[in-house]
Amino acid sequence: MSTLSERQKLVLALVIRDYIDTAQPVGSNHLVEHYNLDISSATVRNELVTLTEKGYLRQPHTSAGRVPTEDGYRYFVRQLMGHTELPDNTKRTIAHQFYQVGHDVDRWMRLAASVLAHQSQAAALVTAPRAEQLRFKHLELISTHGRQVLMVLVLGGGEVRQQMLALAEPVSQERLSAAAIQLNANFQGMDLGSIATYSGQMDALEQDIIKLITEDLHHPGDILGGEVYRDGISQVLAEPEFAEVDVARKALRILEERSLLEDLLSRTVLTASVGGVQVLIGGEGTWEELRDCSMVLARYGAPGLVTGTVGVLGPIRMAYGRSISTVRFVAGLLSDLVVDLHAE
Amino acid sequence: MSTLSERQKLVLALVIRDYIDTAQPVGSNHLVEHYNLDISSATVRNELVTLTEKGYLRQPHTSAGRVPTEDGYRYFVRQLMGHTELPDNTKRTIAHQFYQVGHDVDRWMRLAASVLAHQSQAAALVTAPRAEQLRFKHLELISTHGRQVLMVLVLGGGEVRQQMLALAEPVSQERLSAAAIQLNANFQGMDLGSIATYSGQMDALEQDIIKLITEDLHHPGDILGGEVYRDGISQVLAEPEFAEVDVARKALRILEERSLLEDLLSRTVLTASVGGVQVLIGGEGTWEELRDCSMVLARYGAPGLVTGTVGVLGPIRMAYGRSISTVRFVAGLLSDLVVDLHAE
DNA sequence: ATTAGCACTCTCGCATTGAGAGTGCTAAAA
DNA sequence: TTTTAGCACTCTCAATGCGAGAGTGCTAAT
Repeated sequence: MSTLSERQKLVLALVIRDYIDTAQPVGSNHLVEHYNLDISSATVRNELVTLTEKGYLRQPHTSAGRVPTEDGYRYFVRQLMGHTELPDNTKRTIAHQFYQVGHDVDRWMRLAASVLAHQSQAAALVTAPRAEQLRFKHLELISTHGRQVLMVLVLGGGEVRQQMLALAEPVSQERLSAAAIQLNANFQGMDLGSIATYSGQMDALEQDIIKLITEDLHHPGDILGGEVYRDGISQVLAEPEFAEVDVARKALRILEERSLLEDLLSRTVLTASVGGVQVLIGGEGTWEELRDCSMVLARYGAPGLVTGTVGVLGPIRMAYGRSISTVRFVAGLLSDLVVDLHAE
Repeated sequence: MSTLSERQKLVLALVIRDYIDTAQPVGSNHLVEHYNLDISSATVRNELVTLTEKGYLRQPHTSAGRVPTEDGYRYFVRQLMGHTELPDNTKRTIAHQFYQVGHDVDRWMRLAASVLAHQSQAAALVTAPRAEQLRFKHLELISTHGRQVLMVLVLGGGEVRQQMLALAEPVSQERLSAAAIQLNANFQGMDLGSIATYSGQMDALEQDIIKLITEDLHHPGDILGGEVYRDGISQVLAEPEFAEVDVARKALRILEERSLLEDLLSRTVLTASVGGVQVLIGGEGTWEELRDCSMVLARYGAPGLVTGTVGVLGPIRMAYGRSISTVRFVAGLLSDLVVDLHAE
């Protein structure tokens, strides 16, 4: 039933590769001419018929060539494509760029999005690394004016959170510094979750601070760290499937709306292991918004410690080999960088 | 020559308003029927001829209605539109939303972009507030592992910059804290520029820190603070002028590429006063990328202290009244919020 | 199992046509 | 002098028809 002969696999792979390149339906004559097949076009036609019956190909109209179906792409990605890797010198060039920008997470993210967009020729998406385990590292309280206090909290991995705090009454900088020293001593290295249940002696000021830390800075469900980085959006619109504006708009909504992204990521890549690359082809029946798009996604970082997401979005007729190898490589690179930053 | 009779102004305004609403060329019959003009269509035609000769209108083809030229829009914005304001209850609703999110700059920016996009029905653009005068407020040095040190620098206005620093040899946290205390005492409230020329006694560690502060954290020419916030991109693609993908792609490139944005903003809105709203119609002969777009831009903040940019981008056939009043209002609101944050 | 041959179907590009919209002009009216 | 009715004119747009070309599926022969 679902097993294909070797020749059928070959024909299917050729059709899909050709269509990914040209965006034109592929006919039997075209195949034998361009790929030196030593079988006739009639034989190819017979194979095309069975591949069509099995649901891997379809015809836009009675007499056009064949076009892959979504199932066809899925079969291609899983069974036919094989494992692809970026060329070594490309890898080195990219890695070099990352090490050149130093330890600046913001620029890592921008660079990752840029590399993904250029290498995969699709729209890139990168979310900032997010510590899953929030380890208290250092607290600073700075009086600004009146009752306003700026709280700066440094977490494990160098993540910095800041928050304004309005106290009930003005407090001197000396008093704030003393509180910070005490809190730093008490909570050094602790998980933010366990700070909430801390039961030691505290006066009102310190309890206020603790409340602020645990309530406002601790959102375990919030998957898109702070920022979402995008690149290559205008580039991907050049693909012919986005000539229809409605298709383009639906695709852009996915990248633009945080709520959509959050839903999408929480139900896909979050359930996968780090290192694994997920491929969503044509919405997979679940995602109305990306009915006409495919995405290649991966988590990076260290599970349980700090993670983020990288991915690309393009038309269903996407160069999956390029995209998958690029996403896998960039995710690995970011994992190294981010884990390195967190190790101490 | 360039003076128009009152009736000509009326006709021009009606044509432009109608065209902005419908995106359809406007004919003489349509005008008299829909706007209760007590002159005949032949008279309107005569006025249309003179408005066309003066360069404010044009005909897509011999026998279509009239469409505004870029000069027509400019005349409309400057002379005919009058001063527009958002309705008071809309203003209150928006202001309320801002005060609800507390003192979180990141969320202010996201909200500003969202409000701009929804109110103006165009694509919104907001740059984070950037301190023009970088005042040293508080420095924290935290040993992470080995020779790696995380430096956290708090500036006036609560802006936090962080940077990793690799020392020549490992230094204890006690030594780092002592250095931080000394630097804090010396530089409290000083401008980052004048720290570079500080000539007091310093040992090697402290001089390293100073070098890092002044070299890596002080980029006076960098106009797009850190982040650029966008919203309403997929929404604005629904405008009929973006049905042509090439037009849409050129527009998106402006929003996407930092270098283009930087060039654009540095040569327009930076030369204007805060509070003034700038309107760029159809590239103004200078900007190839936005030949088919218009932008409404404004600076917010306090000049010399902290500023940022807000704006919208849409087709040349843009609802200028809505856009200008929205941009003006949001800029004012952000100015209040940001200046408030900086005052102390 | 493969292939040559062939009729068939469907799209695409091109030219033609007619309806409709809106104009500009002219001459008459105010 | 300004306004207006009347009208011929021009141009777009949608619909139609037609021929070429591409690619198929089927059949019969290898």
